[in-house]
Amino acid sequence: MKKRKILATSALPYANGPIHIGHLVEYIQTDIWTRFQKQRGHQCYYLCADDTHGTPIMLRAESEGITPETLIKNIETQHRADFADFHVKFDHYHTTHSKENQELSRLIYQRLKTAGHISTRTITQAYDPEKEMFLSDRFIKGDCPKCGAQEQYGDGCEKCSATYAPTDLKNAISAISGAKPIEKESEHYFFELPHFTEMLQQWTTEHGNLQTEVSNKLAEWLQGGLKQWDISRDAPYFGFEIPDAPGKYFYVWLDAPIGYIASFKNFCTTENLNFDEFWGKDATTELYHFIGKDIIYFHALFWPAILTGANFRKPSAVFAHGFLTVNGEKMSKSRGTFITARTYLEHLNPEYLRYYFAAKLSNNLEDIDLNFEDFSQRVNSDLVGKVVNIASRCSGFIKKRFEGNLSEKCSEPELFQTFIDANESIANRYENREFSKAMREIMALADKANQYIDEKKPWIIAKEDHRSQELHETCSVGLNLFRLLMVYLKPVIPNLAIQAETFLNSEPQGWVDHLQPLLSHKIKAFKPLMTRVEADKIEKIIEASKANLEKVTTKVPTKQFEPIANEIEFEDFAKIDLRIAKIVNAESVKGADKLLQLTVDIGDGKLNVIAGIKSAYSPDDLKGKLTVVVANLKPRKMRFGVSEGMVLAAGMGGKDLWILSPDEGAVAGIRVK
RNA sequence: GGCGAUAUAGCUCAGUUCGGUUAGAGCGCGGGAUUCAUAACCCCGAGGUCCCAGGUUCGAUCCCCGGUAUCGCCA
Repeated sequence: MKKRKILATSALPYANGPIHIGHLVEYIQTDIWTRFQKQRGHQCYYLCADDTHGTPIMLRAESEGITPETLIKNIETQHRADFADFHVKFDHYHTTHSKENQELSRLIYQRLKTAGHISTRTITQAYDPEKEMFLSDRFIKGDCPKCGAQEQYGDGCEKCSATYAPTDLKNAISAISGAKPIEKESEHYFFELPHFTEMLQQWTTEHGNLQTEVSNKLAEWLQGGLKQWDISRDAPYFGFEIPDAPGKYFYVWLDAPIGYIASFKNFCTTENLNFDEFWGKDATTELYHFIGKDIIYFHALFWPAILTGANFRKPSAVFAHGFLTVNGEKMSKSRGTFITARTYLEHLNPEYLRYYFAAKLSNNLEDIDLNFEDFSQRVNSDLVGKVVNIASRCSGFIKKRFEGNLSEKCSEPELFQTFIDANESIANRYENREFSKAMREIMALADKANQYIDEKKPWIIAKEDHRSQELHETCSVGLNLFRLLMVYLKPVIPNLAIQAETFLNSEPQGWVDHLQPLLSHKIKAFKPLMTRVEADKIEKIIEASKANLEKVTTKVPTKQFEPIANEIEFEDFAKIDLRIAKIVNAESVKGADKLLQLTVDIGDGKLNVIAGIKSAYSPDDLKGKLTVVVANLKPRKMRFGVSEGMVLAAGMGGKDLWILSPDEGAVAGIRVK
């Protein structure tokens, strides 16, 4: 097989927050793919870096009272630890806030400028006069011009999903200072994307560069005509200043992908690699970007255009994947399904998740769902019940009866060969990122191995002394099959694979196309390689994720009113029987400072209600008044008697308390719906 | 609003090259067998209006048209 030279990247995680399980889909996908390539003996490097620039980072550092440099340093440390603990093994991990990235960003900009691909133009933008900075759409809030929903961002409404310009927002305010934004002019730098229309038309339709769905989507965009891309931002901004343009910075999305190159360049300083062989205009090595489907635009249009304009190579392919949902819904902080990598790691084995993702990943853009029920069942039955069980059920005999030695000959060369022959198909699945299909094929082999053992029934043979050799051979075959399964699973569960190698006392295993079985070979004692997913651990993760949320929300500036409670069904509302009630009597409660005892007429009966409204009303104020009560509330015994309902009132307490009353015409007893 | 993707068993997903008899797998469930193995493994079974409605056709889960739901994109 020809040795390939491959560079693969995952999108650079943004340095304003922790890695969560949604991110991990991509890193695990890329990691599996690059581990597979390496196992096949190719020269393959997996590169990544933290994406560190932009307004959100600047503001977050400010709110924490630290410099952006300190913030991104801290986050980088966390990111690295999270990846390492999930066995995501980068060959190099760098940062976009680096010397290499600055140099490359400037170089690329200058090349683009010299070639006439940069233009300038004055634009008008929202500006926060208090904070003295321009506001991107994300940082302007106001009421949707269409449906009137409050607290919507400048680019679109989350309620009615209308899109509009930030200037259309009603009652717009700066999300940073709360000031009313003004309009202000500024000169911006633009990348002339339209110059590359023809190249992109070709590149996006060339076979293999993009998934078909992506290619179709881009064709739509291309048809609509490409626009200039605004690549500058005004100070204050955390990023790289544009050469010869004081006060102007590269937009974070310009220097972020350049971080791929910068990471490699920094890697070259320790690895003795030829930079141009991988990034030069005519490079014949392979370059792949794994990304989420949300950033296709940047990677499949801007990026190839910029690379072309600046005289670098284009990617061999861009591979986009879908998002992660949890239990069928978007990850949600309040449901506890917004799970960080760290929270997961504190409770569960990372290889469970790696396997589960592999079992669900395909090469298309469909979202994948992490269903906890399915997750436990899948991991338990596939990894523990099927694969690891093979080793477990064979190793006991080998140890007890044969002092840990495998048999001298392989009694099932054909079966063994079936397992070897599967390698090509499985390799194709990995190569094409059809991991779910690869897992199916591997598990079908595991079933076959278990069936084989069941047919041979070593536990029966073991009882007959003269059949010792048969027992020896059967269990040795079982372990050799197990060994092959672990080789095939190695890109997915590398740590378990290494443990298995240790147990089998064998060398680290590359891909197998003509491997010989282990014969007359001493193995080590079997220790359980993987335990089952415990259901209570999943609950703990969800609880811990909810707790994380509470920590976060306390930091958020307090809103004027308490947040709207969780959504309820109509049926929930319908359970509450609200009635118009006439207060026929009201008295102070002896010994209680805040309570009044009310007798209310609800038409066909009367209720005794003890209400905490004395601070705002005197008994005489209330007598004869109509109000609204909850008529079906379970009676509750209080120190001063039984309260059989509740009067509805609003307010902060003290004097600021108002009971509700109906408009004229309502009579006691009618239901409020 | 425009565009796209998806919709198949309780769950997660295949598949139906070109439309053709009884639409599959794994898990879960029920039954049996078994006890080497981490209550694992092995065998058998039940489970489906292939999202809905219309059309083309001798025949549609598949093709066409129109809906619905979910997800995404609109720089």
